[in-house]
Amino acid sequence: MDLTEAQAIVDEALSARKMAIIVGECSVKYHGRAASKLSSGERVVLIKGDGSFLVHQNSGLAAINYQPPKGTITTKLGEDTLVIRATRKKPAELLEAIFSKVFSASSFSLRDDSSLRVFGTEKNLSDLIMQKPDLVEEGLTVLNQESPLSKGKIDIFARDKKGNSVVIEVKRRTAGLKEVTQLQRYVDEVGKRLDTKTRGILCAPKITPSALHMLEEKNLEFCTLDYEIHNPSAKIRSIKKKQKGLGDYL
Amino acid sequence: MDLTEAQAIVDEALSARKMAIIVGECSVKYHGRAASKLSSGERVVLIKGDGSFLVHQNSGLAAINYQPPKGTITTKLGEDTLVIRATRKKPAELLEAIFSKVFSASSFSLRDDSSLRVFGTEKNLSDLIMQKPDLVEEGLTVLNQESPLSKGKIDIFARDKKGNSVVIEVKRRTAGLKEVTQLQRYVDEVGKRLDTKTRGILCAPKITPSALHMLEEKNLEFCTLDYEIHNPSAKIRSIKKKQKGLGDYL
DNA sequence: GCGATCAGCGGCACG
DNA sequence: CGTGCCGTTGATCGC
Repeated sequence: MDLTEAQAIVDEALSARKMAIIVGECSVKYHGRAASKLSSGERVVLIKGDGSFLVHQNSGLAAINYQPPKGTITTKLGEDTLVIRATRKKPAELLEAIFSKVFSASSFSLRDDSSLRVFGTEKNLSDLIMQKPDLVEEGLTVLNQESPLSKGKIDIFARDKKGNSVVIEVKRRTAGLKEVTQLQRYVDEVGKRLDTKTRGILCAPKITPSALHMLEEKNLEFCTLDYEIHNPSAKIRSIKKKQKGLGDYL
Repeated sequence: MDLTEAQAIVDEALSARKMAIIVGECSVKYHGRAASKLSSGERVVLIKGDGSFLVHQNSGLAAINYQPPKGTITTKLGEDTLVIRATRKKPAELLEAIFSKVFSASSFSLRDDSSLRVFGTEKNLSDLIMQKPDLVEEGLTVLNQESPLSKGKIDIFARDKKGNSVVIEVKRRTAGLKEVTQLQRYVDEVGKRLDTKTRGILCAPKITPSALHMLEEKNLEFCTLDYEIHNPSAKIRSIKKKQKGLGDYL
């Protein structure tokens, strides 16, 4: 396809805020928060109505180069090239796709009012625990969900049978080291404000060995959260307290 | 475009591992690590040679639904629909795009041997500090880069003039709470193995107020890392030690 | 394969 | 705006 023709199609799409799809051979330069160079190859470029700019190769899930929405996009015809440039300020960034060949350029006005509904998120699981805190521990009284801390927020804040404060951090997938330190931070801050004894419970489907080790060192607790996702919601199958050194008896 | 015709184009692309681009009205269902529903709307679907599957709306940088590479993709013609299904096991996931209309379906064999070269990464900055450790502190001797710890690795491990061990963690952007706890973890582990005094220095362009507070509480140190990216590499302009409570005198 | 970490992370919510 | 944090995070590298 002629580069001039391709430019006309892209320009029209830009002014009408339509989705533009350009397939061709291009190189890509980026300069902003970092800098990158991608030498010539055949790719697909998507330009969306909000200014989102994506360069896709024929492999890999993620776009190889991109520019977030709300910037400015311009086209420029060179000697033997069509240059499409996407810029934004704050942060100052420039993305440039230099096309030497365009196989196809097209645009589409896409009507789409729908937004995604997701189930099985952390918040979703947290809600379910809120409804049945006994699953975590018998006699637990929930005081608050998403309690704002000076920095960050506690998923679930509760009180146990003995009157101790309990901080529960819920994770939808395997917990690692940073999840333990995150919980520790919350426990520290709560312990500083109220000076009652404060327990911390990490609630996740799994925990890595080293994270479990660190957790026990800090006298925090772990609960295995067994859940399933059966449309259109998540459901907790069980929450079991991790017995310290259970494996030693097997 | 006729759905049968669209299916033929997609099938041919799949068997030849070409990039397929389908534009049309579809709804999308996902079930796997989580679950989601996206009701009908007009979108662009990309299917790549490696099986990557992407559903894009006309706004937003990220794909609204997707399936990572290496799965299986099949098409099925229904009464008035074309269903494209992408599945994978481990984790078990199913993504289904149900097309009621297809405006355009096309495929492209894309030749592309290039991979992205990026500058201004953390590793890049770490390398530069390795070459001139004096920028961080006069008299610093680098012992090791990317020292493997039992879990994780230290960006730069050094010794100061007085013979203390120094753990340096480099960040390419504003450091927050989790970067402080990360450094603390490394310092703790080093301190446990060698029982010399161990200092920890966080080196980043900025640090958030609460992170700075926590850092000082833990007797760790912060250095402002001022760098610029001038193709094709990064360059450090300066590294300045954060004076404790400097702001108090202003 | 799991585990830990980086990423131009993106996106959202809240102050 | 910055700050914190979740995400179907993805991608990479080491064990």
